[in-house]
Amino acid sequence: MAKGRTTMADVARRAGVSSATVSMILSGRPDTRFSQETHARVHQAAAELSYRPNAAARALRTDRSHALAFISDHVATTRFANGLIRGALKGSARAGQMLMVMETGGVPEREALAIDSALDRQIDGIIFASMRAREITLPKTPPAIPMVVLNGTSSQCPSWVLPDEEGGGREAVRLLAEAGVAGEVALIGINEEEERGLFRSLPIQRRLAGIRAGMAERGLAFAHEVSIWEWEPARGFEAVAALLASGDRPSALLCLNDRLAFGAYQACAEAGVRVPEDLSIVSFDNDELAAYLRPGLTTIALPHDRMGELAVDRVLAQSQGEELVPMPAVVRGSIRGAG
Amino acid sequence: MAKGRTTMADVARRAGVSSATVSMILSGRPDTRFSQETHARVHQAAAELSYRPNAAARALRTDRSHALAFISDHVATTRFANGLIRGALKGSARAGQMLMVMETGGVPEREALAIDSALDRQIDGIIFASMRAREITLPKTPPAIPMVVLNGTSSQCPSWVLPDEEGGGREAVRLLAEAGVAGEVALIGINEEEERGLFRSLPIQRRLAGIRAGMAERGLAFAHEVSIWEWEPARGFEAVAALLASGDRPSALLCLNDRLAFGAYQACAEAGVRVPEDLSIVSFDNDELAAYLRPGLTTIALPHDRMGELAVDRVLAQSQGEELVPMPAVVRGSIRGAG
DNA sequence: CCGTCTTGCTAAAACGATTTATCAATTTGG
DNA sequence: CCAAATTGATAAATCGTTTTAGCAAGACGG
Repeated sequence: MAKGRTTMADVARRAGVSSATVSMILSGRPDTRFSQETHARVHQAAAELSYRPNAAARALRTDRSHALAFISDHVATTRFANGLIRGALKGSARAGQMLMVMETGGVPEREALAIDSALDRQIDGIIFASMRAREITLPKTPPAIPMVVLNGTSSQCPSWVLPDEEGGGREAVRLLAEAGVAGEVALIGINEEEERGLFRSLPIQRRLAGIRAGMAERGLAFAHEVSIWEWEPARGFEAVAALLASGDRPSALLCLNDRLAFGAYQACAEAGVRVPEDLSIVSFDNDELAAYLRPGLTTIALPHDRMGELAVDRVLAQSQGEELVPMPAVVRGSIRGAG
Repeated sequence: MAKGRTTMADVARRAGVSSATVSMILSGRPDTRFSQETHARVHQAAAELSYRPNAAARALRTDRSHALAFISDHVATTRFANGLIRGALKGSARAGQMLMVMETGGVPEREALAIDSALDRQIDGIIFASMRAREITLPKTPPAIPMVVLNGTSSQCPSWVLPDEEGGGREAVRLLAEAGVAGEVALIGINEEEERGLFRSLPIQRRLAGIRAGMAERGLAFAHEVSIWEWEPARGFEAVAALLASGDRPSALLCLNDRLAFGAYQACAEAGVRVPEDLSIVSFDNDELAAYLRPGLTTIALPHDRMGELAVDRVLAQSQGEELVPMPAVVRGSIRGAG
């Protein structure tokens, strides 16, 4: 007793039963028949000794670890990572699971290594997360273990969790239309190759498809379509500055992400264009930025928390197929007449 | 062989030796004396069967798991979390350790629970991370396991990793002084109570101490000191807008974090004040924002990646005492004459 | 009164590694 | 030539659970 933790044998001794009895009672097996009194004695002994089971022994015996692996390409580079991780953390806490986080940098060898070391540890399931939604190529033969791809797709894994980009695209159009500013809209950030699926970013393709469908349903067309390859503030600034200087000013901007919108705000500030009086802006992602801008940026949010949670649920339930998570509109002050 | 993974016994059988031999050779024990030939046979057999040791069995026997617990109060709320996690991930990968991430919300019961479940799993060490630097109260008696407090302090744990806020404060003053704009500086965001240590945020106290020391060493004094409780863009905007309207305009702003500086940029834009021609700005944190602003914001960076890495190193080395990680200046365009 | 059921519990064999004690064959030393 | 040391390896115990097979005692049925 002086040395080491209290073990199940200690509990058994104190309760005056065998350790098999302790094991069965504490793990709450359904079809056993111990007396009420034995139940009570065991529970009391365990409590008195503040017994905690040894996870390694249990994992060795049962081949399950009550832990999930969260393997991602980049925790670092994107500000979205913690949404996904936070959601996964919440989901796994609720399911009584631990989360082992690994990062691969997207390098195939490291991905294989991560999966191997997950398997070494009798992991109960793997969440393979991509920080930038993309088609994921899993290493060699997928192991015989529940798996889900989070924020990406993969032909080797039958279960995906993705944002409902198409719905989100429609939603953005709806916001503009209902505010009555859909007449003169500039679409900022399209990319020909992307749209045709050449770069296999399925989500972005769907986002655009939703936007175009929404416009078409309302019989609307864009006044401008500005192509931008790199969705960063500086590019958004340049594009919108040029647009505002052109004389043919739009009454609304539909930016394909918040960073472009941020650049647009800067261009407006320098050109003396007021948001939303002169120009309404809506975009996508609900980046942390969006709340800081003046006026607050109305944006269609990426539901990363929810996605992380669902990934855990699905990997534990071994669900198959694609799960689309709705992208809620976060209405702030950047659309005239709304918010 | 058809059922389950290949085990050490399989390797032993194929190499024609005992499993004790396999264990000792594969784990590279130093003082054993097996023939070269046996070494080769064992390694070859292991490779041919692509043997991987069962982590649970090993943990059960050795009481070590080759895994660290990263227990934090909030992964969510702050954008700094992934810097710390990323660093810890990098450090643990290098040390051949896994990282189990847990989140407690700062709730004492959940903190205790997290520590308990870490101990259940024969964790090799605990990194207790605070997302907002603060004094951490660890649950009850600290367990007999290596521990380090990351981005916080604790009287119950002898090892801390903190940013060198005092050096950072000095550095900010140096940048302004060398640009020759230190004469008319407004300090944005002080807080009386904080500075006197009433809210036990040691780092912020030190940041201010460094700033004041830097000014004093140069025989300088602030032209304005604006007190702000909540360091958010909206508050920075209000404060700086008022300052610019006052007629007694400073030539430089020393903002206590990037979000305040962001608010300051907005106030400048509305007041027609140009950065850095009319007003130089420097701040702290190197938030993602800082790179997006026009001109880029010069800021003293919080070295979260490095801190996360060091935390791992220290917990494995069982180092004691306080480690101060330098805060590097990231020079962009917001100070006149520099960058 | 004897066989069969049910009740309440336990003995002992896994799980797959590590580690201690030991052993048989050589080599070495005196 | 014999005792002691060295070399190269192994048998078996151990870590702390879970789980299968089964045991003893009383209840029940006919």
